[in-house]
Amino acid sequence: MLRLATWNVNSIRIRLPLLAELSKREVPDVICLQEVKAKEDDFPFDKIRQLGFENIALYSIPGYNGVAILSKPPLSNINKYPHVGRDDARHISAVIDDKFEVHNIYVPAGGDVPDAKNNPSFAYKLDFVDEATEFFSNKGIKPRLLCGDFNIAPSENDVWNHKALMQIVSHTPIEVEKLNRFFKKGKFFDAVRKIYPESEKIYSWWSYRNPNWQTNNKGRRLDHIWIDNELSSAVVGTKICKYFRAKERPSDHVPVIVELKI
DNA sequence: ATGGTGGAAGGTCCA
Repeated sequence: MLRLATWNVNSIRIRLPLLAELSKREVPDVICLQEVKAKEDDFPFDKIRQLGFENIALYSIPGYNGVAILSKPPLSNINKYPHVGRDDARHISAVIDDKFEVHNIYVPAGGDVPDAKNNPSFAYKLDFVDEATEFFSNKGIKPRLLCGDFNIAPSENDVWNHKALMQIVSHTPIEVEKLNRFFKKGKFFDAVRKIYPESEKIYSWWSYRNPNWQTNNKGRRLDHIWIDNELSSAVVGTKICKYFRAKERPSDHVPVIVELKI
């Protein structure tokens, strides 16, 4: 069994108490974090090791972004990948227990205006997805698990209002098209949708700017766990930890967990 | 038509 969690923490230092709770209540073997927002010197290695995650792979820059893989099983072949010519700390991978290659990505959010000509952030996002598509079109040696904050909600039931959100960055047709192409070319399988049917609305993110997020439930599913198609039968469970959004000092994203029988 | 909140090279920038 392998329990893999992905979580955009929006600052690892602020979220340490919740990380401890995730570790205790959900008992993941591996946690992929995005937006750690801490340079290497500020990263709380010791406190995370005390939670049982003795093996840590970190790719970070001061201030923004940053991704990490926290693991109880041993890690090897750690790789950090700058994309679209930027050293932005958005993609790291490691081999877990000599069995799987886990990739953790943080796709650029893309700004507010869904127009690549007038918004460089949006152009960067599209280029990032294109580059990732090429990257993952080539098979690795080990079976691959890919997770992270993709900042795109591809399906109608990945957003609270499909029609309205088609004009909002994260659910525009061009983003959805590119993410679907990424999915197909990489021959991936959506581990979360194996358990939650396509007809069910599920979200992993609720904006900080909506204080009534619980009653309005205007969420989006931005965080994903994709696995190699061959591993599809190994998925035995999935959990979106919505209760984390209601905690004291929450991230705007909640942890997403998959359980694999392998 | 803009703001709302949260977090970070501490001042705006990004989400």
